Amino acid sequence: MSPTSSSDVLVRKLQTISDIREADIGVLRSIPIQEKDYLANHDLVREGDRPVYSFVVLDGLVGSTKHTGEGKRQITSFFVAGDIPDLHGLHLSIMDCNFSTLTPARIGFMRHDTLRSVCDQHPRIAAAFWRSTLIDAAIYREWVTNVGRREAYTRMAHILCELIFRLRSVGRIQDHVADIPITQAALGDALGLSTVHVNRMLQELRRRGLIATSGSQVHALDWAGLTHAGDFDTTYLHQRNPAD
Amino acid sequence: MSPTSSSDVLVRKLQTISDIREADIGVLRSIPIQEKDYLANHDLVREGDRPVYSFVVLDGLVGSTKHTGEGKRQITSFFVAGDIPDLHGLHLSIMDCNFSTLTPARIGFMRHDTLRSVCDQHPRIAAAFWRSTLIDAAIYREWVTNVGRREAYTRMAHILCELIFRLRSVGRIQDHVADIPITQAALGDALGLSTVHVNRMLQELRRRGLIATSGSQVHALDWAGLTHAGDFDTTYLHQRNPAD
DNA sequence: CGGTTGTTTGACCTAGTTCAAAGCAAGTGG
DNA sequence: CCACTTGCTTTGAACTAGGTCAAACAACCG
Repeated sequence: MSPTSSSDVLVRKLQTISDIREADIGVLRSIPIQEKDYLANHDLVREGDRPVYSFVVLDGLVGSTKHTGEGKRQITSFFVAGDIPDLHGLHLSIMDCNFSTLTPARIGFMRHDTLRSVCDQHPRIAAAFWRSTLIDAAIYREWVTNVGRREAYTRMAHILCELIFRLRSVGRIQDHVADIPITQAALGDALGLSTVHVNRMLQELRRRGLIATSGSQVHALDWAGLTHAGDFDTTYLHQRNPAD
Repeated sequence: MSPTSSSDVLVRKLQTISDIREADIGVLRSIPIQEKDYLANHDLVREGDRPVYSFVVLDGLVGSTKHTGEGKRQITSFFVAGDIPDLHGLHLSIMDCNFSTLTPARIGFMRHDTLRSVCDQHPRIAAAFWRSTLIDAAIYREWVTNVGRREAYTRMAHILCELIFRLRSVGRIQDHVADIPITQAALGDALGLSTVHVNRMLQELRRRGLIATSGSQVHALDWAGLTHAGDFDTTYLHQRNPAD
């Protein structure tokens, strides 16, 4: 709610991925962040836009999405609290994808010119931001692999592992119970699967005792089993202190 | 062959994507580049490595690849002359993917510490390098979409468009005839398809008069038709001067 | 209570896989 | 200059993972 709390989210995230110092934290806190709330399925940025803001996810789930000529949607990555999905807009003026809320979300906007001058004057922060975009790229690579070469069941397990792991690493969930109010249709768009098949794969994961769901709660009952089923290895997320 | 020529490749590429100046070019030329030749299917860097060099592709085709637990391979992106596939290694110490030659290739190695000090002292070059990694990320996004939501025929056409377009934009091909000595198995690994189906989709493209092949030569007979068939839009490649 | 959005089910279908064998081109050594 | 590998492409036939369609069900909400 207060300007401080949105900076906290940003700082906390950057600390999980890079080695920033006290002085840098002060600078980060001085970046003005304009907060706004959105419903699910709201386009924050569209393909072809030339935005002058980048945004940090403060709460909720955001996806980068693309649409094919036949009107099908692909979600190419998820973004959770602390992530700056369109940081690349700082150096790529024209957007090549959309960013949409997948759940109700709170977003914090930061002006490009502010971010640029912070980067110019604070090389360690610039490096942290660069690193953040590189981790995004690593996630895209993993998603190409997930969608291209894993079968539906494994693919589903993998994406759940990633979501749960990332939410936990920014302190958004305790244990292995996550609140992920995302529709099965959106999961399908992320996995390159039909809604019907997403539903069946979720049932299979429940049947095998790997997860339990109630409403939007997803409970990883057997984390080891789930990571195994999902062929999930955390290397590509490049956490500084891999939690577990 | 001479040290100058490998710098040329690098400089030329950076000029196609960013606005670097005369002074920067001099600096870039001063970066020592150690050249080496490889056969096809050679792993230049492996998952888990902590390399102290990044490399620029001087000739040939390189792919970033990942392997699933079931031993299937996914190529997550191609890299052509001028590209620096593992530039992200500068800020992500541990590799989350392999880089392998897909054709015979000439590679130029540059020390990380050299690159880091160049970045520290020349912010415009740092920005150009950052931008280069952001374009890589944009390509990964497109590939997620290609593999996740396009059918095999469209997918095949799309990847050919990307390859031909990128090769042309760095001056590697004239008109629409490209030399791409890549196997159909590798194409399958890039598209998430079986070799058999790759073969059939290529036949279909030939049958419809969009391409002709002889040996490793791919001739785009009908560029407009091919881009249409491949649902190909160049935005995601973020060229400074979109050629056509 | 009716409307809306999301999940679940069942039946049928097809795009793409798998397997196995047959061509084909290029290089090697005798 | 010819037999022999070796690696890649092409073909055919059978199969299956996952898609499509359509309807039922459940939950939420004003």
